[in-house]
Amino acid sequence: MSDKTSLSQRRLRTWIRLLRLTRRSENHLREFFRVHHNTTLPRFDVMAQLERNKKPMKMSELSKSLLVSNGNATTVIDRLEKDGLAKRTPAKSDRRVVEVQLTDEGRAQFEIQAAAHEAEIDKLFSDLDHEELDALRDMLGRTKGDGDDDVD
Amino acid sequence: MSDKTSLSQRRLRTWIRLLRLTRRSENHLREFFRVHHNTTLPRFDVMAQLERNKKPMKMSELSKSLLVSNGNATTVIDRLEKDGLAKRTPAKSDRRVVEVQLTDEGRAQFEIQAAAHEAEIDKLFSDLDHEELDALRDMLGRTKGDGDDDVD
DNA sequence: GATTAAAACTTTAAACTTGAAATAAATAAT
DNA sequence: ATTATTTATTTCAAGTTTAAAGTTTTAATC
Repeated sequence: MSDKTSLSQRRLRTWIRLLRLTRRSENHLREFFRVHHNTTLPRFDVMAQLERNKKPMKMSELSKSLLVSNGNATTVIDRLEKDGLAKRTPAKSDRRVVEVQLTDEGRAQFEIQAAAHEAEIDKLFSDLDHEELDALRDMLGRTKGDGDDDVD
Repeated sequence: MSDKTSLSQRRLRTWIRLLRLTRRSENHLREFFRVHHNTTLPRFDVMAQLERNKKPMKMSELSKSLLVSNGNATTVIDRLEKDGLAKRTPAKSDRRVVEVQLTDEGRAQFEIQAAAHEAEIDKLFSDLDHEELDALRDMLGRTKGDGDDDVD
């Protein structure tokens, strides 16, 4: 790229590359989950969030942590519940609140899927070493789009 | 992060941060387009691709370049066409092929939206300088998810 | 030239997603 | 105590997205 290329143009190109990388990777993961594990990306994301959290989550916590609308969380949980992978429990302290967690079957399924998922992500970044990964994460962390909630 | 943290774990965390950044940014852009320009992200993406390409595109070129299914391209173009922003033309050489391009009105609308979009992206990366942006782009380019088609 | 295979696009069903409206319950203000 | 406001969730309509099936046209093979 030319040295005279403006800062603004560099930013736009960086954004486009970022977007293309995530789309391509998500497409790959979607196909992988569909073929080998008979599930979808949104279902895996929800299950991962529930499992990562250890304790049952409120619906609102779930949707907020996944950056999706509350209505979206409802429908995905609806389907997981119908399949016996997640279960809702009315909260004792506040009758508006619904708490969600994986069932034993859900946990069992997730363990398998998570291991497979990790292997796929390993492939994705196989050409970057420790330092490069840290540098990349640091760089991503210094953008405005990267808020401070739930940083891992 | 601990020095003993495994490579695999670093990769997973990098992926999660990448995903969160793009989701957050897309959510922001979606809201921005909705409020200030009465349009959506998919519509903007399609229009940007058509305009960036200069010449009319085949439906298949469009869906491939945007990394979406062919059926998806059909419905988005359907709506843009209904609103008079894009138009389809049957190709002369091959009667299976449909070529798409923006209308004058579509181009005019896009100019405005593209400028606004660039300003938003500028904000997103405002804390990174030339060298850092190049380093970030380079790093992203060295992942398996970043294929070689249509690299900008 | 007829048949078969491949390609381009559209249609369809199901899942996903959002934003807004509706419901229900808790909290605050009077 | 009553009323108003806020909060948590679900429901709904419209749009997005995919994968698969269907249509039309072209190319290949015989």
